[in-house]
Amino acid sequence: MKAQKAQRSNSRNEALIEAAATLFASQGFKATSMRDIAKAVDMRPGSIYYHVSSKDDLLLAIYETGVQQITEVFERAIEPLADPWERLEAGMAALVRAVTEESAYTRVIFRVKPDEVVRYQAELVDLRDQFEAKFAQLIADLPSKRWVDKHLLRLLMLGAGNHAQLWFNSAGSYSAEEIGKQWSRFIRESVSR
Amino acid sequence: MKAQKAQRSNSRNEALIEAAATLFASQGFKATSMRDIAKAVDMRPGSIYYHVSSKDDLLLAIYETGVQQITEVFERAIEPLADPWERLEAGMAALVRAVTEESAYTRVIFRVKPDEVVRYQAELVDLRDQFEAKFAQLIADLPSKRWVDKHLLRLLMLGAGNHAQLWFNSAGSYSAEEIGKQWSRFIRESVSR
DNA sequence: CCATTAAACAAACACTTGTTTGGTTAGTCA
DNA sequence: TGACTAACCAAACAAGTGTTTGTTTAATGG
Repeated sequence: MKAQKAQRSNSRNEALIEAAATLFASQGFKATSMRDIAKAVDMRPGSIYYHVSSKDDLLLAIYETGVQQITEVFERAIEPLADPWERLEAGMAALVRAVTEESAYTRVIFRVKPDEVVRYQAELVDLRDQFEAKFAQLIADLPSKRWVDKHLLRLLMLGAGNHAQLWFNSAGSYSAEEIGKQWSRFIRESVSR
Repeated sequence: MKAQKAQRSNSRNEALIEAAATLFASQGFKATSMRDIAKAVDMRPGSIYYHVSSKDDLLLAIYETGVQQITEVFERAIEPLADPWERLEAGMAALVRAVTEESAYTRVIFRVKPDEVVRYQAELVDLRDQFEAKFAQLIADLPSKRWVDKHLLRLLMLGAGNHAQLWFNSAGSYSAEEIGKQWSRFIRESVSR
């Protein structure tokens, strides 16, 4: 049966990409060598190239599932809510989770900057933009006073979320939900119409 | 005269470190090789080691003057102002400037993360903290409602500023001052007591 | 049972990395 | 002038990089 062969192949293949994602997320792209990845899946370095055609392509694949995951997680978090401000709270919490703990794939997106892989820079930026468009919509839906620049508001919130990777400690004193709640409240009364 | 010798030496030495700072700021630390730096100052790679004892030490030196510069710039921006909210505006503007355009030295601090140089990780973190303490004081001085968590407020503003390096375009539609003003206003009415 | 093939391996390749070594040059100072 | 030395260079070093090559293993399907 083809399914069986494919399944065996897939399991190794997924383990490989998963390991790469974990390493990219925790050490960065340039600091992770193909030998590091090989060691993590108990393979010889050359064998990786049976599954994947280059280190750059490996990152691209990880980015793709990463964006898919964060988009799903994000939408699932805000979808059941109607009030724009509750949606912002939940969206920010989901963002912080994706940046810090959700999965290795989502974390890679915020850790590895597109300009680290010149060859796929445009593709990686496009993938990022896919998610950021969803985030922008969340901001756009906020009923705001006339003086509010939505573009700068988006960059404030997105930047803060992005930065969480440097200080967030999931065992620490704040949960992603608490952060989302406070951050939303910080701007609500000023911004809201 | 010793002064002349020292001066000649210093000018080359400063040009070297300046070039390294420029490259680190624009390409990152790992992506910049000693040969890149040598080429920028029209030297042979080995000659760099007459002036500096390792690539890591080079970064440490740049970090030190970077922190010194941003601290000065930051203090000079807020010092003449008395009102805490005006100080926040000016401080945020100074932060955005330091992250994006002030000097190569200040930009390196926000571009190169301490964990990229394991050997000096602790030192680099300490240097960062020197500035972040000043920033924390700015936030601490804000008269705020009782529910406001100053720690999370600091991380919101600092993270947003940090992130500006990815999108800020000094020839673009926003000035650092406009950004500082809007971002402060976004939180003022909500947070202020 | 045997041809086929997915999946791995050992070994090397070509190149880049940070750094060291030993020698050269050109000013400085007594 | 001649010793001294700051400042550089050419060349190499050892280690690490992503990747390719030819070969082996082991499971599958006819």
